Amino acid sequence: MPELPEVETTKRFLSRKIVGKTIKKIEVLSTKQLIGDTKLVINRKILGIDRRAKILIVCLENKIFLLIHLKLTGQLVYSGSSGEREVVFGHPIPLAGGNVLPGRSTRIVIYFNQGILFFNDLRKFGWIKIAQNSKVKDQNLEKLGTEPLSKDFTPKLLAKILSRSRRPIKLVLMDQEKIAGIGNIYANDTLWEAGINPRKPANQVKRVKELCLAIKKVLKEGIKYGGSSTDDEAYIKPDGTPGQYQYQARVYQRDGQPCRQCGTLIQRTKISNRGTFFCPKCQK
DNA sequence: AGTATCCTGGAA
DNA sequence: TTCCAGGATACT
Repeated sequence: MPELPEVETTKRFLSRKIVGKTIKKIEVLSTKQLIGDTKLVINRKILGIDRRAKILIVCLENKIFLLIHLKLTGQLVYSGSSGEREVVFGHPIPLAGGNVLPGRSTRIVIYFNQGILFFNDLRKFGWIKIAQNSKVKDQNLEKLGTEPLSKDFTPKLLAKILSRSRRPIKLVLMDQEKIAGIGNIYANDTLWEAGINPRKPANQVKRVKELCLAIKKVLKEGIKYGGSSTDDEAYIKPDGTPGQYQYQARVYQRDGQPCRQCGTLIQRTKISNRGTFFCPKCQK
């Protein structure tokens, strides 16, 4: 999905709804997006949900895990109003946000003893992997970098990471093997918050302490506002309603609008083919 | 370090 | 008809 704040929002919502419930059935409508043996999870109870970077980790009984990555357009939407049903496609469920499920981009449906979880993904890049005895789990998580909201993520560590690369700072912030969970939205906004130009070579960045604080501040704000929903086919919260961070965005998708600090028009460019937004006056 | 690629659909 | 999109990886 979406990025750390969106996955964290999803994790918190789903934790309240599905922990303690038992998976009764999984319907796979897009075969290549479900990796592993679905039989492993049937009749297993959910013990808890974790997040690592942008990956959601559903922990089941017997050391079975469901790893979920929503990539660009994944959504997890929960409906508690219905129990197990044989044919959900004959019985659309209305949601708070005005959507109806299952929809045209519904790819996987997970039925609990009470409630249904829909995995929607327009572009089909996302996946759900079933891991046993931590094997697949470790494989997917071992290369990830430091969690930016952990206490391990200090200005000192960030300085070390930045000193090792001459790539544009924005790309280093988005490198999951260095810092885990920042994507395009929050990389753009973090750099505005710290007053750093996204093209600045990482090893030339001087305001490291400010950048470290900006990363934590912007990500926490993303979580506080329930993530960013800029397009209704992309991220929405598990209750079907949109997040609110997009209204707080510093620069992301604000090209042509005035900088919140100096009024200069926000510019748009490309770095490594990704849309990049910045204030030419505030970010040097 | 840069580019192509997995997909789909809406906008320009 | 072409371009664009929140991600990540496998290639030159």
